Amino acid sequence: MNRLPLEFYLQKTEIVAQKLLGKTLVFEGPDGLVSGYIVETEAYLGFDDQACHGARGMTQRNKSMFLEAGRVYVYQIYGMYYCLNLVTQIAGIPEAVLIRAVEPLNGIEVMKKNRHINKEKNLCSGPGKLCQAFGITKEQDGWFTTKGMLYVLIDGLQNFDMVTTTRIGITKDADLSLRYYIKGNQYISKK
DNA sequence: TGGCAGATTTTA
DNA sequence: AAAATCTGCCAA
Repeated sequence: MNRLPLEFYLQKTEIVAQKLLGKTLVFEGPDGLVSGYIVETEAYLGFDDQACHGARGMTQRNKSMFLEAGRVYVYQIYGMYYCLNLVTQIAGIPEAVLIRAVEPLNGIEVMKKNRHINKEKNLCSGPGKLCQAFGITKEQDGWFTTKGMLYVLIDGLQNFDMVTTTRIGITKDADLSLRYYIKGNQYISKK
């Protein structure tokens, strides 16, 4: 069970977002271990990307984005949900990969309980959904993925095709193609 | 199956 | 006022 090493997250952020597809996201939470294969990601590219939270400088909310690669950036959105990002690049450069969807693997009963639903395809098919299913909140903001209880394993799905599209739910720099997902996968958020 | 309104709260 | 979202409701 090998974790992705620090060097993985220091690659170009678009490359990190692409290479995270298929890898296994794991959270050893209070209700036990939950995990799943990452099937959809988006890249957010620092000061020049107007959709990136860090583009206009550091704030209380986005400060974890400015930490070094391999950290976790969790923020609350629309007052109700949380979104999970993995920070890339050296400290001071606010780039990260948003984890948008996961194919459930372990802890499916915990996910169903957290989400109050039974349909497996609807458990983690969106950034807010997967945080709710995994039990990820602001408490995990700033955590290391290279150590600790929230991490990504090298192991996972292989031999799939990737699709690239524009990002979801943004208005600024909406024309950039920085969303990536596994072709044909049934657990992504949107076609 | 797809589009739309409403929930809800932090942030700038 | 807007936001890196989700759900339920409605129509076709």
